[in-house]
Amino acid sequence: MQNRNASNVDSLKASSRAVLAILRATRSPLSAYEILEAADSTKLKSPVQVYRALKILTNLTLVHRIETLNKYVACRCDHPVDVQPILAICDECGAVTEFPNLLSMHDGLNQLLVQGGFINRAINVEAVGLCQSCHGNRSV
Amino acid sequence: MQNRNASNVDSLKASSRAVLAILRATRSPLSAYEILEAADSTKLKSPVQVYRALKILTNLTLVHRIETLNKYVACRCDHPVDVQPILAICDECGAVTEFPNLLSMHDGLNQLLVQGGFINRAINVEAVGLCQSCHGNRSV
DNA sequence: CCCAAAATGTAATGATATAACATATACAAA
DNA sequence: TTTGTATATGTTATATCATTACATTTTGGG
Repeated sequence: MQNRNASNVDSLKASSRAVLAILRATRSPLSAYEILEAADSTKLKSPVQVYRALKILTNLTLVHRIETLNKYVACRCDHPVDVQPILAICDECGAVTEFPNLLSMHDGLNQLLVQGGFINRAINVEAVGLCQSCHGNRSV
Repeated sequence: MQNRNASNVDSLKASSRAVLAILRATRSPLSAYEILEAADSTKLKSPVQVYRALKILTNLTLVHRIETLNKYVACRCDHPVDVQPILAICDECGAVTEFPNLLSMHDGLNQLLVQGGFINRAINVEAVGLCQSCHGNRSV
């Protein structure tokens, strides 16, 4: 089972490293165009460069695409590349929390699909609601 | 717990009924613009009308939005409006299968999120892979 | 060195979705 | 009935997200 490690990052091209650095600097998901705006213009000059870098980074699961927002976040948890985490998106602050500890959940979903005759290749799970700190602040 | 029934459909506006009819006529998800093309041009004339109808229909869960495709399908299963089905999208034929029988799965996901301090409002689960008929055809 | 393949740069375009504002309709209060 | 207000609908323009097409550069084998 493949895993991400420092050498993955070291071997990245400059454009991918630039995109990853920008995403790692924030807890909120960014659109490709927001990444482009945030970038040093000598490194990233056009949308297609950003999208190419995002493709490389998402394949390595160093970055996750948030399908419900059409935005991207740096991965902050440690998980094998073939098990996508659950992404929990806060309605209030926009922060994304990853829930990687779900082999059993993953297996359960997979089993359900198999029972229905569906051969699963990948599962995307996204939740929206209130993150711990936003929920905490409300009840104070 | 609210549920969908015929009266929901009867009370729809003409534009929503038109969009729903188009989606019900196909097993594959359609984009808003594909719906517009398929429509009688006396009923639907611009993207915004389609998007307004889709908003009404998705709120009633008579239609599901496929986040990973930015497309829409008519709901073909019976479920309460507050429990979204798992959507399984076939890589080969594009058909979407709904898996509604997952209160336990839903509860499990919810519990996992709660344990992490996240108060969940909605969960979107989408799987990609091979549907029963496409998988069956391959092994023949 | 030379060639082919892969990567990168650049411009244009395609695809998805919403904003802004005008017009129309419904319906209650005066 | 008229007026006011809220809601719905129509229309145009524009914002937002992503890819295509193609030129140029870089890389690495022979």
